[in-house]
Parts: sequence; C-alpha cells; structure tokens
Amino acid sequence: MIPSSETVGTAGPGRPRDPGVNRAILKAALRQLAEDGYSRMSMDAVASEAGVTKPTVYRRWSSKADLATAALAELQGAEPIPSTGSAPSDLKRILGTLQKTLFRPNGMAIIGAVMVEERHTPELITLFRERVVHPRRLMLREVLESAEAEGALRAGADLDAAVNMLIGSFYAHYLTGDKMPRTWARRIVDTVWKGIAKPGRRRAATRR
Amino acid sequence: MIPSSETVGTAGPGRPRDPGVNRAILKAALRQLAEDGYSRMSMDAVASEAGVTKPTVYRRWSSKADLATAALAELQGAEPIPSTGSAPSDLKRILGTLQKTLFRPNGMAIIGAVMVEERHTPELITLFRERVVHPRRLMLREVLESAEAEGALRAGADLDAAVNMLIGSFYAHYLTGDKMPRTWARRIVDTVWKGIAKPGRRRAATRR
DNA sequence: GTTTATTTACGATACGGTATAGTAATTCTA
DNA sequence: TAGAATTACTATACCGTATCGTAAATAAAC
Repeated sequence: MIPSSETVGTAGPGRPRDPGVNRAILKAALRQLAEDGYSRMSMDAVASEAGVTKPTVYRRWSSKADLATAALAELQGAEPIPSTGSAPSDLKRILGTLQKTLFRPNGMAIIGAVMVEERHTPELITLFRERVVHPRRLMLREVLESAEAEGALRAGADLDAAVNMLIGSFYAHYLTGDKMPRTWARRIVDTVWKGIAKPGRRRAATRR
Repeated sequence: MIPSSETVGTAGPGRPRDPGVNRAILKAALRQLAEDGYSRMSMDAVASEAGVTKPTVYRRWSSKADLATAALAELQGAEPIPSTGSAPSDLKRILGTLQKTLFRPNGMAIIGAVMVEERHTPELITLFRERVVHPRRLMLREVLESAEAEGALRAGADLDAAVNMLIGSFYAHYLTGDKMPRTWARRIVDTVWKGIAKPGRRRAATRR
C-alpha cells in the first residue's frame, strides 16, 4: 500500500494554503496527462495552466510521477447504476455510461497514456487499474452473477469472458478510428447475452 | 496517399548504402517506440543502438516522425491462416496467433504508444490502423461472412459486434494486468459463437 | 588496362535552439 | 515571523544541422 505522497499543509502558523490551488493543479495535470501523455506533460505547463508557479507545485508533490499519480487518483471509478431488474437492461446502462466516458475527448487517450508508461512509470497503470478498470469490471460482473443466481444463464456460462467482451469491444472499436454508433451498447449486450443466456427462453424486453 | 518518405539510394556512382544499416535503424526505432513510446524514443539513442551515427539516420529519414512511421510500417499485418473448414476452429487459430503477438514483450505497449500520440503525431495511429488493425479485423470478418453464407449463423447476427468482441476481449484482459490463460482464445470464441450461431444445432467439433 | 577524378556513404564531433525537471534565493502575505 | 509564493537559475536532454575526414564505388583520361 503506497501512502499518499501529497505533502500535507500543517495547520500551524504562517500563511495557510489555498485549497483551490490543489484542485487547479490536479485538474491541469490530469488534462495534460490525457491529452499529451505523461512524458509530454510538463511541470511548467501544469503550473502555468493552474495559475501558479512550479515551486508551488513541488511544495505539494515531490516529483512529476507523484503529481501524475495524484491526478490519476482523482479519477473516480464508475458511479453506481441502479438496477432495473433486467440483467441485459442493466448491462446496457452500464455500457452506455462507459461509452460516454470513453468517447468524450481524451476518454480513451488516458488509457494509452498509462499503457505506454508501463515501463517507465508503472505506478500509473497500477493506480489506473485499481481506480478505474477494476471497479468497472466489478459492476458488470455483479450484474452477471446475479443473473446467474436467478438461473437466467446457461450452465457453465463464461462470465469472465463475457465481461472482457463487453468492455473490450469498445477498445477494439476505438482502434478502428470509426465513429461509434449510438446503438453500440445495445448491440454488444444483445450479442453477448445470446452467448451466455439460457436458450429457448423468450428474451426479456429491454427498455430504452 | 502519402508517398514513402524514405530517401532512396540511387544505383548510380558512389559508395552504395549498406542495407543492413536500414534494417538496424528500423529495428532499433521500433523497439524504442514500443518500449519507451514515441516521445522518449530519441534519434540519438536509435542511432547508437543501431550502431550508426545520427547523420546516417537523417540521410534516410528526414525527421523523427518519419522514422517512427517507417518503423511502424515494418509491422506486417497478420499472416494468412489456412482455413480448417470449421469457422469456430478458424477463429480460434486466428485469435491464438493474436494472443501470441499481443502478449509477447511490448506487443501491447505499441498500441499504447500510437494511442497516446494521436494528438501530436496522428500519422502513427493512422498507419497502425492500416497495417495492423484493419488486416486483422478483415481476417476475422471473412471467416464470419463465409460462415454466414453457409447458413451457420442466425439471421441478423451482428458480425461487426462479433469482430469487436473477439479482438477487444484481449485488450480488456490486458488492462486487468492478470496473466492471460492459455485457453483464452478458445473461451472467447466459444462464447461469441454461441451468441451468433444458429441455435439448436449441434456445435461442430473443434480441433485442437 | 591502369590511373586519376568524381561521387556518394559513413563516422566522429560539435553546435544552436529549445525544452524540461528540479532547486536556490528572494519577496510577499496571513 | 513563519510559511507560501515568485523569480531566477542549474543541469540536462533532445532534435536537427553542419563540418571534416575517410571508405567505397563509378566514370573518365591516358
């Protein structure tokens, strides 16, 4: 467990820190990390974009890697999505928000940014996995497991494969460079669901 | 259409170029591109690793971006895989080689490298799509279409979704950081196939 | 056919310009 | 007055270019 490396401002004497400065720095760092990647993200540019100067940044985070991981840690995992009672419908909603997240500007670029740094700055992808990848997978996994518990899935359905297919199809599509159709989430879930659900069963009506 | 930017050595008088030098430079460039990413790849380091000096590199490629795209172009698209007659079996073989390609050292890192440069050096991802992404997708697509022509798939099967799921599941798995099981290709194809094949039909025996 | 000039490739080295991470030295402010 | 913020700085790295000398091949002169 890596302790937070952010230098805490003690509440002692002297001028107190402006909490807005922290937020501005992290926001600028995250934006540059996503748009330019780690190695092009510069402490000068982050400071300037945040409206402060470099030593102000270094007072809070001791290095560039430190700041970058702190910025990544700001990424919140997927917000919980209320269940609709129907597994395919739940999956579509989860993937719908995933689609919005990934395909807004730089939603996908941050994945490239942490991937390419796996060798030089492995703490980035480690944290990204903890904060973003695993929570999202868990949401899908839970929907699938509860469907399985209700007997909706065929025996031996490969839930792990299903999770990877649901999420990975977005990545694969992104790499084509084509525009993502708005019905994408529905199409993916429909196809995956046919692969894991009990056959011969009328498919539940799906809301939308 | 971008013409090859490599400076061709005319066969006129003068000392001929050492063809081994070209290969060594491209190999070093590709390695650094994959391991370190584009912005950390340096012309100094490439030259040194290739056993030449910088002007020798610049005599052949006019810029760093030029060299990087030339190195990427060396990536050959998937080699053709002979058909076995059974679509699921063909898919498994294609995914099997994909698995070997992606999960050998730096097989995945190059994807991150071109992704993160989409803004600064978009020609990298453009070329990568042409040379690597599209050929691979086409192979899968062709297997699926011929299965469809033989009436093996259910009506309205979403082939595009299937292709994305087949490939994307690898990417999604990679992002978890877990080891890839050796049976992965089989599991993915099995699940996808159930989602697109005609139901009620005894599944063809799959070789292995 | 031998010799000489010409042309190109390459190594080694250096340099200009720019950019970056991180660090004093100094001023400001609660 | 103590800590926060700024300005100025150091050290380093990199891209791209230039120079100088040498190796290897062709073309021309004799």
